[in-house]
Amino acid sequence: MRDEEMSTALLAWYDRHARDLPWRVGPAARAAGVQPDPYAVWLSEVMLQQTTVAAVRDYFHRFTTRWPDVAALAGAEDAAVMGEWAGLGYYARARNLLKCARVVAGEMGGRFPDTREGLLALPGIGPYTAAAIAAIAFDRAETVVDGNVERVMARLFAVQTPLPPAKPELTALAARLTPARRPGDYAQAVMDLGATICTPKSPACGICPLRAPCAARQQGIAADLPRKQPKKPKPTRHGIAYVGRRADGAWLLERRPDRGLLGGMLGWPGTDWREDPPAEAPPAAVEWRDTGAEVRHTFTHFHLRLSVRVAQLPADCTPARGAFLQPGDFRPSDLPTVMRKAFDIARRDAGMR
DNA sequence: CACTCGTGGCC
DNA sequence: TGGCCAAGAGT
Repeated sequence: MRDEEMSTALLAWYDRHARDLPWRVGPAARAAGVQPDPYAVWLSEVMLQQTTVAAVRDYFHRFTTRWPDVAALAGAEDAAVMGEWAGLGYYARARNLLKCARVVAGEMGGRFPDTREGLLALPGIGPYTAAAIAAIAFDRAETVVDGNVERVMARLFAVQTPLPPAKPELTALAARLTPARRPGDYAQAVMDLGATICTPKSPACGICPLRAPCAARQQGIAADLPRKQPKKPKPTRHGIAYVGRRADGAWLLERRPDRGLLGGMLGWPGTDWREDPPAEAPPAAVEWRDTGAEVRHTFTHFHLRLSVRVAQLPADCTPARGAFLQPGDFRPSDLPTVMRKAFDIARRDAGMR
């Protein structure tokens, strides 16, 4: 089967099976002349970086409700955006999202660049996202290569080279298939195929529109591709978090520095997280109670066991670290998940009720 | 190029 | 339970 026949088969499949997603202009509407909103495409693509559709849905709805366009987002407070992003992970995305919105609103008249090169120059927009926005929002014939596309190409052409070294090879194969017509629909079609049919485990080859030409299926090795280089084991780190509440109900919190883990997010004062046992580092000179419970949380490259200490703080407390926030000034949902877990432990503790 | 950077679901 | 995995980018 020729390349063009494969992309045509994929588009035909997409016409019948495209998922209905909140940020998507489906094939029928697009054929009728409906143009996607570049703001919605950009926002969804950034949220979808290394993140599942299921996890993104509610966040996308809350963001677009609160900030309907790029100018509104550009005018938002940093803390508001970080709080709304809390729980979605990879917080550099939120910091770069805001940077990007301010560049687009401030220097580009509120209009996103309509080329891959122009988009690539913006914060938080890399090779994948630049191509995706150019293709989906502006219908440019750019080749979109994400994890789905890598998997589909590796199987379709039975590429045995492991990732990440196989990346250039898979990108070249994906470029071969990218059609000049309907590149926006095509980009979403390949990714939908990877997300729903050509899945990582137990792919549904029986109902795949590309089952005939798929080399991996012919060889019976579809589920084994793409090959991947072995990963390093995750070490376990330890730390202590201090959840303090003042007599008037205010919580002792601190804003983490913009760089590094959980950068820019709200959190409980505490120790560094290292593989060695932590030494106590209380943020206020009072008696802290050990809840006896610890948060178990796994980050991308290490496991964390976080002991939780609690204390009732006096009205005249002057903490060495952090600042007091009234309950009305922060929502538990403003916390990244690991910090919300610590909060949940503290709230269940007898000494805090 | 290798490493950092979250989280939830799944088996 | 623990490793794997998801529409990657920045350094």
